[in-house]
Amino acid sequence: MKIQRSFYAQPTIEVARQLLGKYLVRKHPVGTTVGKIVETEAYVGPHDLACHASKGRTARTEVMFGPPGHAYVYFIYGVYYCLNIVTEEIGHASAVLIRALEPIDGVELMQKRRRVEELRKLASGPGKLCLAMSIDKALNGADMSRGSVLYVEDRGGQAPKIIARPRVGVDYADKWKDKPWRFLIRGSEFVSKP
DNA sequence: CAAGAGATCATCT
DNA sequence: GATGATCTCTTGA
Repeated sequence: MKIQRSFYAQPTIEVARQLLGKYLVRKHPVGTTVGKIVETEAYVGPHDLACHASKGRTARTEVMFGPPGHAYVYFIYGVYYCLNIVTEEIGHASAVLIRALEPIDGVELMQKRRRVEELRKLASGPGKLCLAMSIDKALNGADMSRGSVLYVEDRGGQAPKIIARPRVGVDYADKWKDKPWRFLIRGSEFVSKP
């Protein structure tokens, strides 16, 4: 079943942890791709210097200030897109970065888009998974709790064992850079880095 | 295997 | 004018 808005309205760290083991579904005219979420990162608000919202409310960060459950997609390094899901109440600018997926459905399509065969390398990173699932700026602001082109599904199963690590690529964030807000499913070989 | 460079542009100063 | 919530390729041990 599709995850709804009340789930995303929870505290950001809680959402980041609970998204592990859920399934990201991307419907596209060319075909549907599905991946199990195995790695996330929490960006908890404007006071968190690693969070884009710490730069203030701008055209780029606008979506994060809106209602939970919407997609915040941004372009980085002139090359890649990254997918986040907005969390907490309206006005609280926070989000969870989806960092890695275990390919489940539409694997051939992902391989074609990525031009890579090896499953472990298909979506093991925020930029890679956006390529694999054809996620770009057109999906920025999309409501993932209602829409049908991009959403997260709960397919049951056992709660995964979770490991927490410092976030990646945020060395500039002063005392916030060491916060253990990157979450991985223990033992998964599909994470971006062990 | 590890380390380093380059790609390439929207966003902010 | 500088830089980034990344990735791939090349080089060298």
